Amino acid sequence: MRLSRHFMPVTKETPADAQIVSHKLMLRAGLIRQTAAGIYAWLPLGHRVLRKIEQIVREEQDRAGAIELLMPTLQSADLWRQSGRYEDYGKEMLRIRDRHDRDMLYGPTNEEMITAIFRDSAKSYRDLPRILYHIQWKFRDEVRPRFGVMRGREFLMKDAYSFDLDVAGARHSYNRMFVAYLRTYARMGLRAIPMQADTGPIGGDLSHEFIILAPSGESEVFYHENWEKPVDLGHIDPDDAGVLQQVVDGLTADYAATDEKRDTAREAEAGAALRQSRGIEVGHIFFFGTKYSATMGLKVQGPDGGEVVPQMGSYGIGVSRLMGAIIEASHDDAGIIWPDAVAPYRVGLINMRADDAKCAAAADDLYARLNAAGVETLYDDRDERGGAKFATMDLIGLPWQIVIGPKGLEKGVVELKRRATGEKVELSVEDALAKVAG
RNA sequence: CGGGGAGUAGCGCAGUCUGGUAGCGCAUCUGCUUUGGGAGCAGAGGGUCGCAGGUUCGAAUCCUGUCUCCCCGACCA
Repeated sequence: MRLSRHFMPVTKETPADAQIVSHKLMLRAGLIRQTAAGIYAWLPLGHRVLRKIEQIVREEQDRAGAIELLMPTLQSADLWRQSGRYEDYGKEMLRIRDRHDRDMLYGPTNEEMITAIFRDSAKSYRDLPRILYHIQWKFRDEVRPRFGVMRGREFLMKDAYSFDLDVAGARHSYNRMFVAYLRTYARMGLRAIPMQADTGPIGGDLSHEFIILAPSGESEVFYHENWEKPVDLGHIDPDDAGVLQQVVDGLTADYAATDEKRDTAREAEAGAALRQSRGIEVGHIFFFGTKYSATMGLKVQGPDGGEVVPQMGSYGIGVSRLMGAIIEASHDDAGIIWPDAVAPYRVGLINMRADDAKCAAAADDLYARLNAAGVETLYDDRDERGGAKFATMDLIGLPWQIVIGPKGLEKGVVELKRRATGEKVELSVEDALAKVAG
């Protein structure tokens, strides 16, 4: 994409409303624009990142054996009356009335709807187990939205729901998601730590929050230093319940808990290896048994002919929130530093002198070759000074920058800069091309 | 939802106390000079001062109402 034809409103100054660094940078880099309290439009650059995050989530869900569908944002209140949550949910639920005076709501989550959909079709134990998921906009009418997309009212979320014949099966489904989540975050360049979370009335150990460490995080977290090492999951067959359980047991052997769930005994055990930090929740998985299947009338016929009420779990990832979390975890004074996998473009190509025919020709040529090689490139072909272009590129945080200018061209080289390290090297066009394509 | 603050040009702000017909920086446009880390000079465009009433000869400024946004706390993916 040529910057001269793009829509990428970046600003030098920080809008007054933003408090935390990710929010400031998202506004300055032209990723989002606020349209109402806690509601944001995704500008072209932000939209590209959102789609990349979403796609990674999707691929890892699919790998884990989950099946994608898409449920609507608007739901009928009757559905929620069946589970009893219409009355319980409180003011966070945005209630709407349609022209026929029917009570509707903008879904804050989808347990009721998925249970009803599954209920109407699943009749046999052969229909189990299943994990269904969708990636859809949700709305929670937060009393006080803040921190940009980290705590907006409208947000994009992946939510998955598992249906199993028994608790052992549900644990397998839970473990599938547990591992899928770690893979998902790792692919985005994040180290997420699963922490024991509140399980509510069901009890047990089947609930984890996935936390990434960031100084601006909303909660205080405690963990064993082993979590600071990268987790290598290798190749795991998600269908192998035994292996999966071993992996999960191995991982959770190292202590990690949020402020609310601290365990003094285990912390003493960790001793000097105990670490403290702040964290951002980017996912939450939990098992809730028959809470919805029972109230919504979901039952299937078991192998012995008897009725079985399926065991369920639900698994959320805050897709839009992740963008803010990634920036919190990866930025410097100059701007965003996108991990390669979610960067809006892989390469930022800078023509230092748009008014110089040689420079323009060389830059145009390299741009064409990058495109031909399938390298997503943002080409700054504007007639601006070099300094302004450098600042813009650093701000929007593309992983690689290639600079073409008159000085380099005389020597037959271009400059390649790695955004994350700031490392700059001069090399031939061929070598630069090979390096960023690899 | 309690407490506090703010709405004036695209962005950041001054002007409001003490009414007299709107200003600064950045951004934008034009020209010239510049050009390897957010250039300089000269000129220009752009605002029914959130909205609605009221007071007054006259309201960004005073009064009333209303909407919106932000911050602290409680609450949450």
